[in-house]
Amino acid sequence: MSNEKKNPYQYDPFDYNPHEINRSSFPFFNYGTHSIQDPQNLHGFESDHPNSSFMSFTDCLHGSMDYNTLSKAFDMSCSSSEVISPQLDHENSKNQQAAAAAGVGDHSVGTSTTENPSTPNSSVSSSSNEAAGSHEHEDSEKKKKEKQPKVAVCDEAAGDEEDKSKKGSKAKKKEKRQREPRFAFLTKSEVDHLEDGYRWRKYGQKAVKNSPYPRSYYRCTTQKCVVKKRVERSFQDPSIVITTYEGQHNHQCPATLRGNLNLNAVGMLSPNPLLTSASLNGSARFQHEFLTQFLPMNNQLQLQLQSHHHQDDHQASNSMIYSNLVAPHPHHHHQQHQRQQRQQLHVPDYGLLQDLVPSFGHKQEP
DNA sequence: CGTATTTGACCGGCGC
DNA sequence: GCGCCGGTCAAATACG
Ligand SMILES: [Zn+2]
Repeated sequence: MSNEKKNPYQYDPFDYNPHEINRSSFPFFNYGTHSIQDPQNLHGFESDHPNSSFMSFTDCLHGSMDYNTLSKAFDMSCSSSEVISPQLDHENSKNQQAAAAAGVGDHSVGTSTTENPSTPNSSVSSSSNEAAGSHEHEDSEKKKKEKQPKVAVCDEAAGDEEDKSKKGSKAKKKEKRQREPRFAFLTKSEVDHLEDGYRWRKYGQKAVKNSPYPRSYYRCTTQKCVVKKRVERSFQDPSIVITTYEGQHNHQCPATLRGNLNLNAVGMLSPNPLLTSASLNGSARFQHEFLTQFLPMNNQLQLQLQSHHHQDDHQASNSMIYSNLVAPHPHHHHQQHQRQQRQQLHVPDYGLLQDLVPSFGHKQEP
């Protein structure tokens, strides 16, 4: 029977159609072409961060999955603090699904298969914010402010530890755990679990509909950290691994810490993770930059894309960048030695791609 | 022995 | 109300 269809889930970003992309450009590019109303914004971004003119998968993770930062960095008119609309997605499930079926859609993400032989891996990532709960029961703006990412994190963390009776019991269930925006990364890699510097505990695995590959669910092992991630292999391109992150870490990246690199990052010194997160607010980008340079990365190329959907304006803005990723330590003792070479993908149109991370001579692995 | 993973059961949301 | 489904829990197991 057919398959793709009743899954208007926001997950469809993964339904991307390689073919489409292969063609020449990413679907969303076309789609969001006009959406990128601030091309200069991008430029600004670049110039603003000469050092780290890119944002990598790991960066996002480490630096902080700050949606604000992300959105800012990526695109968005972002001038406003409420860049990311809390929700999107399923509202037009139909549209999306149709689009997905067609192979196009704001959600569609593609991997550029343009990687040359020398390019071991390339990946794409996309982020989607979704509100959780019941779709749209809230209007667009309004509490988006309240649910500030950082705040949310703190709040969530605290709440989590506080009670959380079990599921289904009773009491305060009014607050369904809203799921935070998710950032998906498509990475071309043979190994599924990409090392990102954090420790993850696997808590589930489910078969993916229409796909022979299962989806694994991971949770950050750091206490109080509710960040989750799921990993699955693309059905269309087995060589591509889709990693979706949800939430922001309220602590420093362990890998970075143990790095011999001296980090005076604020967060690092903070004995209290919570505090860190709090302070993150202000120094988020600082950290971001910082981490960016110290991330242990092997040589996987990664492309990141972000797409925002405005309910009101179903216009999606997307940007992408790519960076190096870390290859996990395979069970095999010897993994192909990775050489640090920065790869550059060519993006049509707005070529938001930036070269990432100068090669890193030493890599530290957890 | 402590911890991470495996894996089927379970839950809540949603479509019909 | 029922069944499908994605997501999560947690007991059992594997690992070191
Ligand atoms: Zn964490």
